[in-house]
Amino acid sequence: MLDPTSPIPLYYQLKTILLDQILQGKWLVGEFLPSENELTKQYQVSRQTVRRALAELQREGRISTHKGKGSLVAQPKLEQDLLRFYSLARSFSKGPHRVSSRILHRDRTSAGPVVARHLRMQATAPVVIISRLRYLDGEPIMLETSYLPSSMCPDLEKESNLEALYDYLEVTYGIYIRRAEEFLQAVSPTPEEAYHLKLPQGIPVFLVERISYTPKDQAVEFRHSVIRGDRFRYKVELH
Amino acid sequence: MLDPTSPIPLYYQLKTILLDQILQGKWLVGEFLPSENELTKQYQVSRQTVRRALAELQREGRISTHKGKGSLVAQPKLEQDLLRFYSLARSFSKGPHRVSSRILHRDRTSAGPVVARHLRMQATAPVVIISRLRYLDGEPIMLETSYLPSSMCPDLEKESNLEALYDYLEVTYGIYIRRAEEFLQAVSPTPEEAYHLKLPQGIPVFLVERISYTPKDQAVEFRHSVIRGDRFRYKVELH
DNA sequence: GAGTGGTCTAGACCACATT
DNA sequence: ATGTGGTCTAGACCACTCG
Repeated sequence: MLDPTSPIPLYYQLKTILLDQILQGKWLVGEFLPSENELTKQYQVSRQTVRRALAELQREGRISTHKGKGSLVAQPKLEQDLLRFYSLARSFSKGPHRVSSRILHRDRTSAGPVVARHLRMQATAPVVIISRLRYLDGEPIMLETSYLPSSMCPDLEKESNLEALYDYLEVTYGIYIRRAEEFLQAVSPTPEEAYHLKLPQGIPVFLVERISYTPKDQAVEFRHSVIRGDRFRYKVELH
Repeated sequence: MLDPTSPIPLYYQLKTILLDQILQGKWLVGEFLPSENELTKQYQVSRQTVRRALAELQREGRISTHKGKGSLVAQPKLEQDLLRFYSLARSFSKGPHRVSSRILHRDRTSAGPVVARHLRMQATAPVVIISRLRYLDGEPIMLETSYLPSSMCPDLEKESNLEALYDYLEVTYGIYIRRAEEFLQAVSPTPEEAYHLKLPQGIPVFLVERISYTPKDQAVEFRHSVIRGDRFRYKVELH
């Protein structure tokens, strides 16, 4: 329940509670949350406070509100993952794409200075490294290396089925990812990257670095991805 | 003043009025707006209504609010354009960057099939074309070409000071841009692009296509930008 | 007609900054 | 002490959706 004596505003407490419940699947995507009136009764706060909590969730894209109907859970954006890159060649083909991946490498070593800085941890602390080659319709398009603090996900390197890494983190370790930052560059691939992606000479690639955070803003994953630049494009919606 | 009989909410009317006054320089950057109490008296609305208007302006980065002091006009975000690209080399330098631009070309011609498709207009209808070379600290980093329907902004091609295009559209034509889509690719520059950006051989570039929309989802601008890929990076926040 | 979210008001208490 | 923005309440009316 809410704590009126806390220095944390009530609307923010409520927002956090609702978001946690959404992430834990109390209401699935497309299902309605309780109405504002019900929430005021349930949490014993005014309607404005409820509305402010809901407004923030809406602004962050977790719910959508509809006059006369109610508020419902929206499709999460983080799962777009691969989906943020759209195939240029196939952008107009109707059918769904066939996505697969192959693990190139799994290991557990010390973080090293670069990864440690991104994950805000000690350079000597252990991390799990997972390298994956991801395919779209059988064609290699993305070379991806993830680094996670071993302390947060012990024995992750022993798991072989990592198709849906974020789902696995949720189910196995109770790690939820609330937000992420991505940094894109346009660069020439290294010979190794060009080999794995079967890239002809002179084709540039996206270099995408992603850092994922928990609800408490703890860095969970540093991900380094290389994507073929000429055949795929990255879409961003600005509001 | 505000019109209580209008279907447009009071907070939105007030927000629009305040934004216009900011854009017209009634208060300069760093100057304080009237306090919330003064605004309630001046516009004869409740404090919550004033606060909602101010909250939207704050969320859009036009003002900043400070407890116990007041609300003041914020530094414009360089149209948010350049800001999405962060200099790698200078990312840790403290001082503000010096941004400038030079117009390479201005014209008014028919749209042609590609631009017409993006702007959802007739290929034979006229568009204004503006090519700009943009500099950061004196170094050319971005080559940008904008296409706008001439019907929406007549005589725009005759304007010479287009540093802040979006502000100019707002003040002169009353065109507000609510949202935009961007599509990124990583490609090799054309010889002309490499020349303007003074790019050494083999350096990839971002190709960014942006379509901007009004609140009524009418396409206002199609923009084609080329940015040096190795020295700048594009940041995306995922929620 | 009943329930929903959208807007608006009048008033209150708080933490913070300035005088 | 005064004024500022930040939070919160109780109540009201509206437009919309659905049965």
